Amino acid sequence: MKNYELVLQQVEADLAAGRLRLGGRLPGERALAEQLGISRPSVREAVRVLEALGVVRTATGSGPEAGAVIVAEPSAPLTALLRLHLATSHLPMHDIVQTRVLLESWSAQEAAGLFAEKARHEVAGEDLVAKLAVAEELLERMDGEGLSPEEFHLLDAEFHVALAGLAGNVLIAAVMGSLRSAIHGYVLAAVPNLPNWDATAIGLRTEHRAIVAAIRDGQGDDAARLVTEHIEGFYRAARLSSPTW
Amino acid sequence: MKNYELVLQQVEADLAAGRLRLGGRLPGERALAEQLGISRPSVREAVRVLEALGVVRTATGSGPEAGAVIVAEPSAPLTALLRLHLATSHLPMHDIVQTRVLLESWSAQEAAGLFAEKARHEVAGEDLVAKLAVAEELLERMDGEGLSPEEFHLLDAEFHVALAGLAGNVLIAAVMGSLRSAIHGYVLAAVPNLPNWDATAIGLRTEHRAIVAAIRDGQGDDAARLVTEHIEGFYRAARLSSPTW
DNA sequence: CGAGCGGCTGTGGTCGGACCACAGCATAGC
DNA sequence: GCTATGCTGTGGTCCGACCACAGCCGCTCG
Repeated sequence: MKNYELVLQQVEADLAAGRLRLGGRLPGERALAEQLGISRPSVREAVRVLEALGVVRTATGSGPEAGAVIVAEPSAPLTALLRLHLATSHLPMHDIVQTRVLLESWSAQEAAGLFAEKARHEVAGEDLVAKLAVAEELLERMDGEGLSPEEFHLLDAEFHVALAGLAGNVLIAAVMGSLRSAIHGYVLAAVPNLPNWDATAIGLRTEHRAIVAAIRDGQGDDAARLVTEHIEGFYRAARLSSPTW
Repeated sequence: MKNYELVLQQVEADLAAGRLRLGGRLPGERALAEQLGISRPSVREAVRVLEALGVVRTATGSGPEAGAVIVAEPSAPLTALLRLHLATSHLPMHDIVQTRVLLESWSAQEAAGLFAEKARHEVAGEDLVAKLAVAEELLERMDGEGLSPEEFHLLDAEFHVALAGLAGNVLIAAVMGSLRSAIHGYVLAAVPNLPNWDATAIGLRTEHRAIVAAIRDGQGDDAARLVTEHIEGFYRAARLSSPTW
């Protein structure tokens, strides 16, 4: 048993037992070291791991914001995980695209179902409408003139993540967000492969609007199909089917 | 920019550029520290992070197995990630079950499609058959008498992960494996909720065999439906719809 | 009396050096 | 030729020190 693992065990146990909770703070590194009978470097290695897993956020200085604060940020570590394993070339780009299609088409279908239910039962669904409004606002911004491919793609990524959030599954939304972030650099690098960026952007905008319309109208099958074609079409056009360039 | 992040960047860049590859080794901690102009403790923190993310495996001693060896083990860190964030109650059990249903039903459908294609085109597919054989062997072992719920469930988890692997998407298979590992403890704790464990086990065995048969026969829709019912049925029976006990 | 400013304190961030345990390997001795 | 022993390089751990940072408190000056 390596020493730093003692800290991980301790923190996990404290979390599970409720002795540590969101917003709380870990004891100082020096105090933790003395409590567990290990050295400060060992404690620091453990804190780094917790930080890498999105469990704590560290900051220097003093006050309530300083120190190792307990947070719950699964997306960032998921992104790092995917990026690194993508870099090892043991995570084929094809698998990532396939996963995106699966998660996003499911989300679209689910979201459309929620809208259909809302229409049938006259249920509230303000939350749903608000989320869709956020997505549509992103579409507006994507209509702006003079957007660079990078700016456009950042908005596009946000839009897709917002769509995934419509279904209300935080795990799937987190995975989607991480997938987008992890491949962002790769997608940008593939933009020059496109025969005509402006034409591509116009097509993407049109497809986005069709997807939103299908979801709002509760047409789940249409929404899922449109999302699938949208994603696969782009990756095919950008010849982004492989992580080897 | 913290110093240890220099190491992460360097390693990621080396991985992407092919200067580091699977099975290769990182330079020694002392060498790495000198190369980047930082101290060994900083390097060590970075190596810990890489280890926590499943990118390297460290070992003492000398020889080709010693040092920081590049590996690609995304499942272990994913499991840790999910476990920790489950503990913070920011990951509802319902979302996890929903995700399982999505990933597993997709995998089953995809795998059935592969079998159907294999039957049509007389293509090789030894790999596919071998994987299915592994899954079936797990079913045999699950037939054993006197299995404790824990032993049964471990085999069950392996079986489901094997099914997810049939579709050949390493990302989805990894996520599935991590989901199973992360909730293993929760599922076991819910076994007492079942009215009759022996009867449940018999039902699960029957359903498993039906799923395998549907996949082998290339009946994708049936396979997906059976998987969905199988998973949802169990969670409903175990009243495992919420992370609060 | 009040407001502003400057140390004080506690936090993480970094460093250099030291020693240990371990595993392989080369070499000396049998 | 074979065995055993020490050498070497690896990560694992520790110590003590110093730095940068941010909030807090008290002092000083207007």
